[in-house]
Amino acid sequence: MRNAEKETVRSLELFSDMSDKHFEELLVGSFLQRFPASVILFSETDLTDFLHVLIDGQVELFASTNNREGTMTLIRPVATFVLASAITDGVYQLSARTLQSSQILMIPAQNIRAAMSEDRKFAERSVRELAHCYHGVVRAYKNMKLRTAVERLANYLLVQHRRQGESHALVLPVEKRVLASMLGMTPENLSRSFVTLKPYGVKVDGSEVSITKLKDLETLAKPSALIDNK
Amino acid sequence: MRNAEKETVRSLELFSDMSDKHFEELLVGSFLQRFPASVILFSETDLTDFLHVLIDGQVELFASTNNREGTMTLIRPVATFVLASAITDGVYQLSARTLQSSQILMIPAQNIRAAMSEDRKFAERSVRELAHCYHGVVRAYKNMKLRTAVERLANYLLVQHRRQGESHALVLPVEKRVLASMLGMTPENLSRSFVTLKPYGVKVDGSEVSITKLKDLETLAKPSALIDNK
DNA sequence: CGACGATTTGAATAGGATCAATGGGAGTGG
DNA sequence: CCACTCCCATTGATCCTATTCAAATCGTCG
Repeated sequence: MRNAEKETVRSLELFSDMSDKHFEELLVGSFLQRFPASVILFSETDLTDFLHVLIDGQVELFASTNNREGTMTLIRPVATFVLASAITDGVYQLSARTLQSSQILMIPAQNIRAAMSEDRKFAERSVRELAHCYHGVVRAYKNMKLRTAVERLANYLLVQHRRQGESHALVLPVEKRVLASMLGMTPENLSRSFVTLKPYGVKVDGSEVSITKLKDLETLAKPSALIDNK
Repeated sequence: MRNAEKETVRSLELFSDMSDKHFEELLVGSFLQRFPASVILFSETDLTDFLHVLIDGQVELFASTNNREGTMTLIRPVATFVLASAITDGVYQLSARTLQSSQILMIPAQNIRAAMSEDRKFAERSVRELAHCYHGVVRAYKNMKLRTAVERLANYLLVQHRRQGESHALVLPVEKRVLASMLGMTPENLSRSFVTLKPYGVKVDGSEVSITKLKDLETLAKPSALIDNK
């Protein structure tokens, strides 16, 4: 593992005020690996061996039951994932697959649990990280429960618009198939939802989307700080 | 605050291995209060003043946006709620109302944050508690995303059946209106879903539900350990 | 008893899913 | 470089699920 990647990980809030000693101990038995796209990293029923850190690429966390599958969230670098599972020492609860070629650091879950009891700063950071993760899922859950498919899409576009610098055009960071699953609809329905948004100034060309009537789109989307911010 | 209640709270896993001194400090400025049914305890946009501990009664956590409202979860005694918000020191993110007359201990959120950095045992317990809460919402989110309304009801009934000792009859612990909202449907649709389950051995009489064909109901519900257990 | 809210039922509508078919790109192998 | 293939995306038709609106019934509580 090169210093560049090590520093990248080190500078994550979760690890930022850990002692050097503890950080080094954390990395014992860890390994950095590159995976091609479309690789299953783990299944939701696997026991949690590792905390994962996505250094580069893109990862989808999804869930399956009874032949149905749904995207729960997308991980973008640099970020950890499955911290909660690493702590509870049970199964992952979510499955993961790479959407692109991805570089991932895998830290043994037991190292995390050990660091938790040895390093109070790390424990504190973990608490905050988990609280954030918790609110993240709560937001996703609210989004799902309180909005229609078209509204979810409209709000998603507004968030991307903001994130990508409020420029005229934005680029969808994932395949539409995956976006559909993340927004809780079928690919067919996503296509139709885009058509529905046309009168609100949404033009789609492949993965490029332009928003020409921001106000109108916002009127439809009715964004909420408690669901869409952050 | 009487000793009985204090001991009840003290024995929660979250506080169980805190030092006595820290526990006493935690309670400084706390107060125990009884609220009648149907009282709003806080709104999702309020700043988080208190960690709440439900000693007795029942509380609904819900969310609103754009004139729509949905139940996110029900709290049953004895349990804490809004721990994540108390930690992040922002808004509650969820609103709360009593469903019954309820006795609630309110602990200043800043005490929680202080205890977090002073008491490592408490920090560790908080980490575990939050990891559990996180998985709880993930389960709810999966339930919502991967199942139809009838399936959600069927699985809900199976969980209640198990919790209430697998007896012939179970009692719905909440009004059907609230149950409907929790399961992500309208009250009308809940009524119809119960009718749909009749051929699967589900008989309803007010808040009493009997299950006569457990196997059939399970075949329909297809319960999943990763969604329904715990 | 009377009022109000909860629940149920019916009818109509809307939101989404499924099935089927077509067009389009990206990658593969010749 | 081109043809082929495969998967993604779109569109149409239809079906199913769930919401909405309306009305009737039931219970509870003052």
